[in-house]
Amino acid sequence: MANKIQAVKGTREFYPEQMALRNFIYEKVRKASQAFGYQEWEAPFIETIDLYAAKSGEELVKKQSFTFEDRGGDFVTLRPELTPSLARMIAAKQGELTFPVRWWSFGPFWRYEQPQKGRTREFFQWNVDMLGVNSPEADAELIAVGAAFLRSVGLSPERALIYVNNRRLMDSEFDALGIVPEKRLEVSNLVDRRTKMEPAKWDSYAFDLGLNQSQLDGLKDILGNFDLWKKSEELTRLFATLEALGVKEYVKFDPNIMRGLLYYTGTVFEAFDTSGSLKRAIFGGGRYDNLLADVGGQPLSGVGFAMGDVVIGIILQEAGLVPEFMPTPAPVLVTLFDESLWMKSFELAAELRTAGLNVIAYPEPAKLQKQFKFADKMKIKLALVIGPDEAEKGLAVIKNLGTGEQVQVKREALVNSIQEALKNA
RNA sequence: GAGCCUGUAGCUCAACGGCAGAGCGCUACACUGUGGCUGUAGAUGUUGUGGGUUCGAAACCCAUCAGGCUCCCCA
Repeated sequence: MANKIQAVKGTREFYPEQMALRNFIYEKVRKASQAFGYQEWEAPFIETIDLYAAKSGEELVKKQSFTFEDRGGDFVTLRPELTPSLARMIAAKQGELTFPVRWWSFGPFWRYEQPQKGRTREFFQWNVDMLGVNSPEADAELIAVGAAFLRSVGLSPERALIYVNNRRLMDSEFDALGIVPEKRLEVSNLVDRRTKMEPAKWDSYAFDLGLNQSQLDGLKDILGNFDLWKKSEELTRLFATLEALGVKEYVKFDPNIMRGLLYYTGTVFEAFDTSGSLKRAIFGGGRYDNLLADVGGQPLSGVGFAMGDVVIGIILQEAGLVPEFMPTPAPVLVTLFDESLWMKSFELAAELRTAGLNVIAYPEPAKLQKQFKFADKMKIKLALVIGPDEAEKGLAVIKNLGTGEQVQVKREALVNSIQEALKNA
């Protein structure tokens, strides 16, 4: 172990079992996206640092992203998020795209952070966005895509919920408390931190920000008022739409949801596991109105969300919702009796593959016992044996490894027999 | 960027200053044309890495790497 070169800190190694989980998530994400007509797309994995510096602030980019100088002396970064790339690509073809644009993507991202449970430096992220429609009904569609995903992986509303709030509603509530617009960001951070801090500390933090006692009391009233959404036309329409879309049971109004991002302007939402060990968000998103203008496009409103693969992967495993891992995609093993019948077995395997079956041929002579043990570990359903007897008579043995039964069949009938046996296996 | 915890066989862990162990897994045999179950036997190792203290270190100290928890951050 001493001289082994280790994987880079925070990177992911996908052994087949983990790869199966990643692909499972990918499949569900693809289905949820496509059910609503979203198109799959992808952006570069490497971008110039300027793309992020413009929006996120240089400090953040330098501290929390993988940034390096390329051979030409340009500073590039492994993408820490997708939205700026999306904004640029949309802006570049703004004149020729058919709006509303509905796009989804699932790819790798990197952030230079301290790895913890649910957080790695390399991760995959599902992004879903709709651009060109600015309405609570469109916001509801995005939430419905997320809810469709949760439902499809077996996370019921008892286990996972999407909490919704609205920035404009909160801003007007802040205004009513006499909190000036310049303080909104700080107060948002304060709200964000409420569940993480002790009440007394939170209070003194609020005073540090310059809030007075009546403003603090008012803020607490707001944050405890789960009927506040009724004052917002946007949220009223949003919830009506969620009901029509059949996902209302997954969504709850929560005035404590703010999201750190500067660019959200209206609806914001975050999904959480309500009973697992992780307190991290499953996915989160919202409406952004100014993103395209920031990269030189015409003003265009959008709504979207993102989900990392790490947190949802842990939740699915803890909830026992990951399908049983199949070690091999081949349900059939052609055993190899001895050296003299080696090529006979390989010919048979090739024949079965031509018929469309996934087949493993044991690669070298070995005791049948060993070959069957291998088949068992790989959870192979059928083992085929061609020994001297079968070879001579033009037969093959099919053994069903689930039931232990085995039959001799003619070579001509083999493909059909296997297909029959696989239906029941 | 800060604090705390952890690192021993392939895996999960024990030994906590005095011979490095167990369970599972692995290999062989029972069963030379057949897996799972059972029984018997066997092999595991630079105790993460580098240094120090000590007659003696897996254990104590320092450094370092990796993982976890918390703070920070969370685009």
